[in-house]
Formats: sequence, C-alpha cells, structure tokens
Amino acid sequence: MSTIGKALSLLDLISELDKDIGLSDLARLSALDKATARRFLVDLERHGFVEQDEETRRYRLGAAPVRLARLRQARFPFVAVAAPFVKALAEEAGETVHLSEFSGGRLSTIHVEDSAQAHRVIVDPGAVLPFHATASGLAYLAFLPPGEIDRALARPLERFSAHTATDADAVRTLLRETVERGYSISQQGFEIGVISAAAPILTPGGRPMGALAVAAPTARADMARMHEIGRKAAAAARGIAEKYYGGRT
Amino acid sequence: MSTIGKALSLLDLISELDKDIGLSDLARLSALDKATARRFLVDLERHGFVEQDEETRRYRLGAAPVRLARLRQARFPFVAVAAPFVKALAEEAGETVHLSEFSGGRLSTIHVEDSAQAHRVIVDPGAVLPFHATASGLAYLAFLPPGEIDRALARPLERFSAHTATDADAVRTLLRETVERGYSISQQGFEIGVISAAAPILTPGGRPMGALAVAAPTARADMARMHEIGRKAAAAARGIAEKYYGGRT
DNA sequence: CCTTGTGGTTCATTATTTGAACCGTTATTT
DNA sequence: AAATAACGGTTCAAATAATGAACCACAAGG
Repeated sequence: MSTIGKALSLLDLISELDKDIGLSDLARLSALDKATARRFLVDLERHGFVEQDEETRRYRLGAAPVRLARLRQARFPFVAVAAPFVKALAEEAGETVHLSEFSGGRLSTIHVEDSAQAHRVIVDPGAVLPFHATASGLAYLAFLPPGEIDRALARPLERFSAHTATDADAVRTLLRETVERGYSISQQGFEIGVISAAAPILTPGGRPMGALAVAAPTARADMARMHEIGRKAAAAARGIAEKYYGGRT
Repeated sequence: MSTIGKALSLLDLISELDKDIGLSDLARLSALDKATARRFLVDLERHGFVEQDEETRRYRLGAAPVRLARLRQARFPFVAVAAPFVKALAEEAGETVHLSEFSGGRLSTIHVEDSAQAHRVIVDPGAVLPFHATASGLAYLAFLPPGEIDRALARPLERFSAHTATDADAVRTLLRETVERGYSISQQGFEIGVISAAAPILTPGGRPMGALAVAAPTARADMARMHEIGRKAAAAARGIAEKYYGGRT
C-alpha cells in the first residue's frame, strides 16, 4: 500500500476511536512501527487532521475536516437539501430516520433525525453501515452495476447479529426484492430489536450515491407498516435526488 | 517534505479551488509531476477525500471530510456551542459575525451569521484568515506565546489591501493594543470597505484556539461603535470558552 | 532500585516514490 | 479535413524517501 494510503487509513482508525489514544497503542492497533506511526501523526497534525493533547500527549481527530466539510457542503449541499425531507419523513413515520452517503468505499451516516417517540432507535452520526447487513447498505448495493455487487459480495460477509445474512446468495435475494420494490427491508440484520426500511438516492446517471433509512423498534414494526414506510422512504429519496440534482446539470 | 505532507497539501490546494480541476492543471498548480499528482489523487479518492467527476474526469473535494467533521463535532461541539453566541452577537451588533478556529497552521472561518441588514459584509465559510491582516488573526496572534508571534511575523507579510500592515513592528503595535483591550480592530487590512473587531477564544490554559469577529461596512463603522462592538465580542468569546470548556475537564 | 511501560529519536537498510517519455483520445487551429 | 496541441493516464529505471530495530529519557509500580 502507498504511504498516503497507510496514513489515511491511520486517520480512519483514529476517527473510529471515541477517545484519545497514545502512540504505542496506536502503533499496535494500526500494525505500524512506532516510529512510522509517529511520522504519520506529525504530518497529519501539521495539516490539522489530527491533534495531540498538550498534557496527556495522546492523539485524536483534528479540526481540519470541519473546514473541508464546510467547503464541500457549500458546493454540494447534500445534507442541507436532504434535511427537510428527512425531518418530514421522521414525522410522517414516527420513527428515527437517517441519511447516509457513499464515500471512500463506505456508506456512512451523515445526518440523523430522531423519532419523537420515547422508545426510539438511536443512530450514531458518522457510523459506517455495512452493505450486506443494513437496510441502507442493501438499498445502495441493489442499484449498483452487477460487477460492483459481485465485488462487494466476494469477500466474507461479517456477522453482526443472529439474523445477519452472511451468505452471498441470501443477500442477492434481498437485493432482487429491493430492486423490485424500490426499497429494502432489513430485519435485525445489524442490531437486534431494530427493523429498517431504506431507499437509495440516485444520481441522474442512475447510480446510487447514498441512502435514506427509517429504523423502527421491532415492537412497533409489523411488516405491513414497514412496507408502507419503505414506500414513503422511496418517495422521499426521489424527492431529495430531484431537488439536489435539479439545481445542477 | 514527506509524501504525506505533499498529498495533504495537494488536498488543501484542491479545497481552495471553487470548481473542479483537471489533472494537468492540478499538476501545474501544485508543482508536482503529473504522474505523481495522479497517484496522490487515486489514493485520496480511495479514501473519499477527493472525487472525480465521471464524465469530465476532473477532480474535486470529496465527501469523507463530512463524515470526519461529524465525528469531530460529536466529541468537540465547538460550532454547536458557539452558534447561539454568534447569533446573539450578530443581532446585538447588527453586523455579520464569524467564528474561526485554528487548525493545520491556519485560522479559518467555520461558522457565519449574516447581519440582518441589506448592506452587509459577506464572509465565506472555510476561508483562511491571514494572521496579520484580519481582526481575527490579530486577536489570535496577540494572545500567543511571544516565541510563536515572532515565528509568525518572521516571514514576509503579504499585502491584501492598501491598508494592510506589512511591517512586523506595525503589527506588533496592533498586537499590544489588542492585548490591552482584549479585542482587536482591523481597518480595511484585508478588504477595502470592511472594518472588523475580533476577540480570541482562549483555552483554559490561556492559549487562543480561535476567534470571534464582527465585520462592518466602513460606512457604518465609526471608531466609537467599533470599540463598543469589540467589547461585546470579547464578552461573547469568553462566554463561548466558558460553555465549551466548562463541560469538560 | 529494578522492571516495565510510556513518548519520542536515530540512521543504515530497504522499498517506495519519482518523472521523462510514452500512449491513446479529444479539442482546437489552420 | 488534416495538423496540432492539449488532455488524462501509464511505464519503469533512477533517485529518494520510508522503514524499523535499537536506542533515549522519563514515569509509574512492584
């Protein structure tokens, strides 16, 4: 792997941690030499992607991404455009709704609107959504060109719960259903007690670039209701794409 | 320079552009070989920091920073904490207010609240603020340890307008005044027609980590009013620091 | 006071990055 | 319509930067 790739993977690793981490620990976790990890960290810090706590000497994610994110969103206001749709869907469905975007080979949550109900599903913003185990991932995967689906399903599929579909053929069946309906449903594939329905957000070229998902506790989620919610999610996803891409060419 | 440093500088360069850019242009601008630039871009794209337009083949800032920014802000909600203070100050002063944060060797705007007035100053979110030529920069610089001020003023100071203080001693005078008052004032040092007052946001250790600035059109900005606004900005900056650092230890 | 851990550094060895020259394609220019 | 210039992208020997074992100095614990 290139040096740059290694450094960016180190940054990814740091981003996944929810607390500061020391040099030795980080070297172990990243399987990099301590000296190498340090050089990477110095470079990353110089550019603001990482910062070191003055007193504990531990490292954490820096502030530079905030600036870059502003610039990105000024030009591609995906979250800003989608937010009203997300909110409306959350109110309509009465459940937590989250928006995800594909980037860097992963689908990750970039916006969440919590359900108003006391008993609701909690979604972490920034969390990575596995393609085969979440409604969002299935919705995204289903509308990808066949070759890319094959590549995604080629490696072993991690098990996240007792209900995770870890067999490629089983996933393919889910994908076929998803394409037919226009939305996916994942029954506790990622987390026990949660059922989700999701629809892809498609570029004008027909390629998925993200997903819109509704997550409900199993207690409230009979299948008729989930299909109803799925249809609403698909409509909202189309609305987002239309508004987002309508303004540009 | 390290390979990583070069790649991150390339990313910075791309972030400064407000439109997509082709490989050859980018190689020229960054003074990198075309093949090298391409390898960097591939690595950056693989991690989502850069994306390539499918049809034009031009490159632009990717979506990965949005995800990292979410994670950073979940742990350090600087913007979220400061936003109400920024808004209140904008209403109180009746002028555009912007918040900046130091990161990666630069002070950059991360939040803006526009004045309600029709004739108002426009500030770009994500813009980099030169230390010697903006009120924010002066406010930040003034409270830095002497050694770091020396280092910042050692290199030649760029001229942005006819009023920019490009002489290190002239800047030092401005910094002394800033420390005494607790806020800085920049009279058209960055942009003709704009006068700003800014106050530093200090960590519990007394080190500046950002600045809060009010920008007014010269037409409305007599000095008595700017001093009044400066005092208000200083109070708001203290409020932000207290709330932001009060919650942690 | 000895052990084990930490963050950080050194420098000969090694592996990666580099860039001139090269494709094939696509806009311009003549 | 031919010629030219510019584009994005690729190749591979030469040059350079990354690597990591061994090394500090220090702190905490036994």
